[in-house]
Amino acid sequence: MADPADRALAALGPGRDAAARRRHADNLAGLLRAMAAHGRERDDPVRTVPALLGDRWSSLVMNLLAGGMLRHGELRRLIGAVSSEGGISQRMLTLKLRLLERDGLVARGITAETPPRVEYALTALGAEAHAHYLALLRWTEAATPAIRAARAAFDAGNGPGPRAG
Amino acid sequence: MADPADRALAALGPGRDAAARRRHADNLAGLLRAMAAHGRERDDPVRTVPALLGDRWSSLVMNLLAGGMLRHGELRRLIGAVSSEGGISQRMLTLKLRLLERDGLVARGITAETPPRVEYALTALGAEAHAHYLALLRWTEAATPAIRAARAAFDAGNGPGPRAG
DNA sequence: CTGTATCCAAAATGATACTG
DNA sequence: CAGTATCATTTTGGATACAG
Repeated sequence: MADPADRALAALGPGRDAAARRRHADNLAGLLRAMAAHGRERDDPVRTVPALLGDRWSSLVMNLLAGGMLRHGELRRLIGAVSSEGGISQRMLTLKLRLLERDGLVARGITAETPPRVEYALTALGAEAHAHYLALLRWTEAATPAIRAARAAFDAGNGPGPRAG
Repeated sequence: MADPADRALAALGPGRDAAARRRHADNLAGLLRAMAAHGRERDDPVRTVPALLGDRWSSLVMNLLAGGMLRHGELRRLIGAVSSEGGISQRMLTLKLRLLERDGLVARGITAETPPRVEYALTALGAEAHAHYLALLRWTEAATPAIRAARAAFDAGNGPGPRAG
């Protein structure tokens, strides 16, 4: 009764049958083990990496770098040309590139030419992360009709207010 | 020369060789085709679904619902017990549940008992989305040592300021 | 060209009080 | 118990000016 999963399980209402409680107990145990294994801090990779896929620019940056190394200005212009929702600000691009670089997903290098050029490229780790993004994207593309249908149904029948099921 | 990929390609600097330009052209063509196929709007599924995995609560909610249906209050208490970074506010939980419900990833139902109980459960679509989250999570867990090492290296050697490569 | 600093706007989240 | 409304706070993103 002293272990965390049991304590968490106390959050369940009394209306649960034994099978449901067991299912939730297993699920909670897994969650708590995962939380204990890697940190719960805000900047832990298990939080920041999924966040990359959700933020406005990181996945697009990785997408463009998947085509080969690019300079800061090239990235900025390409994003402006592709995103069609207003380009990225110089500040944000620098910020996102730093974050990606810090996590080892993007590499920054200066060529030996004159004048020197600052180039960004995906690392092997970054390519793997990007592959996961592409997998999710493909699923989402396939699921989009179903999602749109769900939205239409929700917006039609279930307005605001306390709905009666 | 009038097609969008060619126009976007103009963002590339003059220093690119033919092979690099071809690679980027292919990459850009794919991106632009995808952008044209589904919308670029902020609430398009291809944007909101990846955002779900990145926001602070949605994936956790799906994770808990993966253990079986749960009530609003149960979810709230379980999140408080598991998240250990402060629980979710009632408002945010309602908001996130509505969003998930609207996209057809979570189903809301009222049981026929007395008193009636409002229950939330993962839909088949939601279970698929959650599976993608788990896949990404597993990869991130495996990659965490590499990411931590990259962060340590970055924080050590490359301070702020114009770094000399 | 790359990058930083500063200030500002918008969005996400939380706290609290309230309704049915 | 489920849900809404309102307000404060935090986070994220953008505009602009500036430095090397």
